[in-house]
Amino acid sequence: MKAPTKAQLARAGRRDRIVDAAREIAEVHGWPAVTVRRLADTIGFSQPVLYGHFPDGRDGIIRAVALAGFARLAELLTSAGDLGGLCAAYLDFARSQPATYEAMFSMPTDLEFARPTTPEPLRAGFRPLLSATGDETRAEVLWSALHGLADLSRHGRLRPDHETARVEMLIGLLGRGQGPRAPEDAGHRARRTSRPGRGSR
Amino acid sequence: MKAPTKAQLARAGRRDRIVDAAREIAEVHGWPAVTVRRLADTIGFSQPVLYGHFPDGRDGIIRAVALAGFARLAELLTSAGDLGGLCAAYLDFARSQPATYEAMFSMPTDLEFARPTTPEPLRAGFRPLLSATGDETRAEVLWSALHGLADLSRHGRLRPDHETARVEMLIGLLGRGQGPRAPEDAGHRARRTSRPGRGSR
DNA sequence: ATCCTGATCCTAGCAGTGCTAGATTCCTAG
DNA sequence: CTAGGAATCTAGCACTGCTAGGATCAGGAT
Repeated sequence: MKAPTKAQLARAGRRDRIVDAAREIAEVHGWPAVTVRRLADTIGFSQPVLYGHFPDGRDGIIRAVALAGFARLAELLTSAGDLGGLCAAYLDFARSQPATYEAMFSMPTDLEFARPTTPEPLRAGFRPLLSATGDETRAEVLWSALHGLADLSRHGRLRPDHETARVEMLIGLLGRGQGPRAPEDAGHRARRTSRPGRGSR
Repeated sequence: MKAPTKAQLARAGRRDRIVDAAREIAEVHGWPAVTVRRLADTIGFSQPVLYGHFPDGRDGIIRAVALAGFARLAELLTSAGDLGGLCAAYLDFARSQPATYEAMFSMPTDLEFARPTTPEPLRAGFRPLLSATGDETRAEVLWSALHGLADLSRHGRLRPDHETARVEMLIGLLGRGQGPRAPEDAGHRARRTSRPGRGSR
């Protein structure tokens, strides 16, 4: 069982072709245009073949695109540098591959974070955010802001110019005090809601 | 043409019934369950009647739900009080009516902001954010963060506990310096990208 | 070389979708 | 009471995701 047989290789390659075709069609024509029949025609097989690769059907294919997107985003964020580079890389990813981003964040209800079952690419994607902010809550707020900027901008809800102004403001807000900076720096820091270190994401 | 005829009243009432039914079904069973046939059965008419009210069909109905949602959200935010109350009201709306929120922010690509054609409810919804932050860019960043928190939380991408910690951190970041707080307070504030006052949203 | 076995693939079809043309019914104005 | 017009329904199209069943092909054993 060491060497993968030729059939297995062909099968894996075909799986990749399905995912690639789905992503490309989605990026060009939108997700509603990604139908099982069209995918089947694209790869030159009939529809049931797709269900051999993805028992969950269309949803499974979308999820595969989303997972690949998380892996790619994790790469980009890991080698993005400081906070500014990280924000730029994130927003650039969302802007250049809107359909992939949509699959990752708007389409499937499963694919959850902060659970024992969270897939590794999702964990890897969050890690750079964590190391850029230090605190886990801080990282979640940063991520929320970035996602909000990307999502609202994608739907034309923010002034198209002023993009850089918004990002600079966000960096200015989060980049200053590199320390933990508790939720409120007023006085009463009685209960701490979580163990800060050793995030189990 | 002053007094609305009985037929016109019935027509308007039926339109509301369609929108309400769509929202209720969506909140209970999700948007995929909102089909034109089911809506027709719910209001006791055949499908073509729905197209008499919404020429754009299902998309038009979803858009109507979204628009009503924006109107409701604008009410809530207007009477929410300070920044903390505003954040709480926003997130509470998104959490208690997830399908409506989804229609408002994830489903229709039109319904744009910051355009001459932007409908009034959308403008009204943004106004409290503007008056709570003072600056327009600041308001957009706040809105992005709130939307990100709501959207990621809705998909289970944030730690379910720690919700209040995230909100408190956000308030702490944006609530401090009530002044304009330029994008970067370094040195070079050469060109200003917009007229600060009199936002035309 | 022949046969068998198991995997692989395709054809055909089901139930359900959004949407619409044409016939029909109902209400209202005269 | 009747003609005209608006409102409604029936029936159907083209499409969707998905699947059961038969055909086809590969590889190994005899």
